[in-house]
Amino acid sequence: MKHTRHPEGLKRFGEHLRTMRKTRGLSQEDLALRADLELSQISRIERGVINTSLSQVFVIAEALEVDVIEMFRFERHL
Amino acid sequence: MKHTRHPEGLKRFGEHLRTMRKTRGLSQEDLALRADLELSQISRIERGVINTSLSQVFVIAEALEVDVIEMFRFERHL
DNA sequence: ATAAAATAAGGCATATTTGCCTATATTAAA
DNA sequence: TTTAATATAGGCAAATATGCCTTATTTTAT
Repeated sequence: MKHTRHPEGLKRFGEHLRTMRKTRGLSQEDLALRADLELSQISRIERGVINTSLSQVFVIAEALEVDVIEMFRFERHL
Repeated sequence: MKHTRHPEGLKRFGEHLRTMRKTRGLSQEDLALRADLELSQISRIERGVINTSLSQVFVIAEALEVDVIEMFRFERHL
């Protein structure tokens, strides 16, 4: 927990991801397959228990067929 | 290089970060101090040689005083 | 051209993530 | 309630990131 500085941000990111995934009617497994990631990793990210990498954010965005920027629409922005 | 899937994305992210930093007249060291990160890490990120974490993206956004979403404005979006 | 500032580069120990696997628990459907 | 589907959890080895340090290289200013 030395390199992880934003547990809240990670949590909110995960919740947002879950919302986007469900909106598209995908299971964690579906998403994992599309993004070529582990099912367990999707679970970890959605729960905010892991501080994942930009790389995985990119592939997940692709799998959801959205621009990366959409992955951060949960933050306050104007 | 097994977990890094998007060298181009990382590269573009880094270039964008560099632009944002310079726009604010900050040196890598300035940013490093503000974000409480290593100078070498800022350099690695800007050059796109590293697949950094969401956590660091968050603290860098704070250091630049922008919403996280601004960190991804380099991607095609509508 | 020279000096100073800024950035890149590289090594190394430690921390963390990731994939892979298995098992448990929760949720949804029949 | 039972079954199937979905999600959570935990362990482990290997891959990777990170901080910390020192040394080049490049850029900027004088």
